[in-house]
Amino acid sequence: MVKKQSKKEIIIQEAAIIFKQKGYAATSMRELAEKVGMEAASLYNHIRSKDEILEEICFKVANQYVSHISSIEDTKESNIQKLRDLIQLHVRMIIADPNEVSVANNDWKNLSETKKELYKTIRKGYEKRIANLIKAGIEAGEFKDLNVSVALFTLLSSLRWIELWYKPGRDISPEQLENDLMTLLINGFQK
Amino acid sequence: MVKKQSKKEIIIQEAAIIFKQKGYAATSMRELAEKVGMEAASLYNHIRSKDEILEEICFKVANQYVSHISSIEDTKESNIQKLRDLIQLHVRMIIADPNEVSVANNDWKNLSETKKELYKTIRKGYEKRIANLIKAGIEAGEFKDLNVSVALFTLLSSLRWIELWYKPGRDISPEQLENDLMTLLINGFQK
DNA sequence: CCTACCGATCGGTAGG
DNA sequence: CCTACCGATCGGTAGG
Repeated sequence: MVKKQSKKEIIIQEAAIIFKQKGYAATSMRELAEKVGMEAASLYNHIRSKDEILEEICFKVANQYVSHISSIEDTKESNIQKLRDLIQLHVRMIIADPNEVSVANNDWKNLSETKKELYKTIRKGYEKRIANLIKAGIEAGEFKDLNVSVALFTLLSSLRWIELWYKPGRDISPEQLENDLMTLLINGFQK
Repeated sequence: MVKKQSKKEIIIQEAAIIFKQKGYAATSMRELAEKVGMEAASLYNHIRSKDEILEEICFKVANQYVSHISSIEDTKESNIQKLRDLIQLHVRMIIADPNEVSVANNDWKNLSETKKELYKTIRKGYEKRIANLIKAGIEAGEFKDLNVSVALFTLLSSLRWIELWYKPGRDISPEQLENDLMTLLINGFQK
């Protein structure tokens, strides 16, 4: 049962597609309006500004990542298993919403100054929690003795091609994708 | 001995810094002119267009990557060692030119239609050569039996945070950085 | 949701 | 390298 989308949701969804293709700054409201099937001026009956669309996308994605990491932290699993869960989380978030994840990752720079600071704060908080997971794994002797920043950013960065590459038609299933990613990354981390 | 830069080179260098910060589309020629210390109209005595700046940056970077990979392919080393050399190549290219590498990776979408196609062709050719290296490693029994696309893009993607993070003041040297990266990635690949 | 329209800013040119 | 300026396009508003 598909929930009926509001016009605002449709506008944001279409915007995410175009922003991903050409970037936020290079996309005009007239182009977006055409995709949605109305005049540019009419968009403003549903959204307040171009800015607002970007904000909704970026903070929706950021909040989703943050909200899921708590459940990983709270388990009593090994740090290796937590790392597996984290990789799975990222893969599934990207496959569920590739356009919005892509826009958040690439176009957050175009947020207004205050929103940009907020976004960076949220992201740093998220990174900090993963850094702690990595530290715990190193201290427990589960992970190799790596520089934490290098391990952290290599991990997060290594998952970012998926949002640009994966589509349902690929000759690899999400499960296979997760499996190969875990093989590559877990073996890099594990002592 | 530092070679004296032409005004055009200075303009492109400054442009790379601003494009990296705010993106190509969100940067105005007036802003660039101010950084360079002249009026916007005067820029056009040195460059033909805003487009041209982006083209110079993107193709300079692309050609550098391509020109270096031949020397890796031509050695008689193991595929593992070739992979190490490739990681080193990327790290050194990024440290040598973080702004331009970053712009090429993030703003190539803003190239004109024909230049964008050319850029994509060059990049695909580069990726194909690395894919062949990975295939050879798998067939030789040096690498794990991974999906080649997943291995390829995970490798390339995992190196892309460096251009955003690394600066001379970091508490980690380029050598340490290369070392930890190789530990992480080689152990992921190696059988 | 549309027509009509605004002020601001954009990349770029002419002419010196 | 600057002054003066152009046409085009931008995000957005008024009023219905």
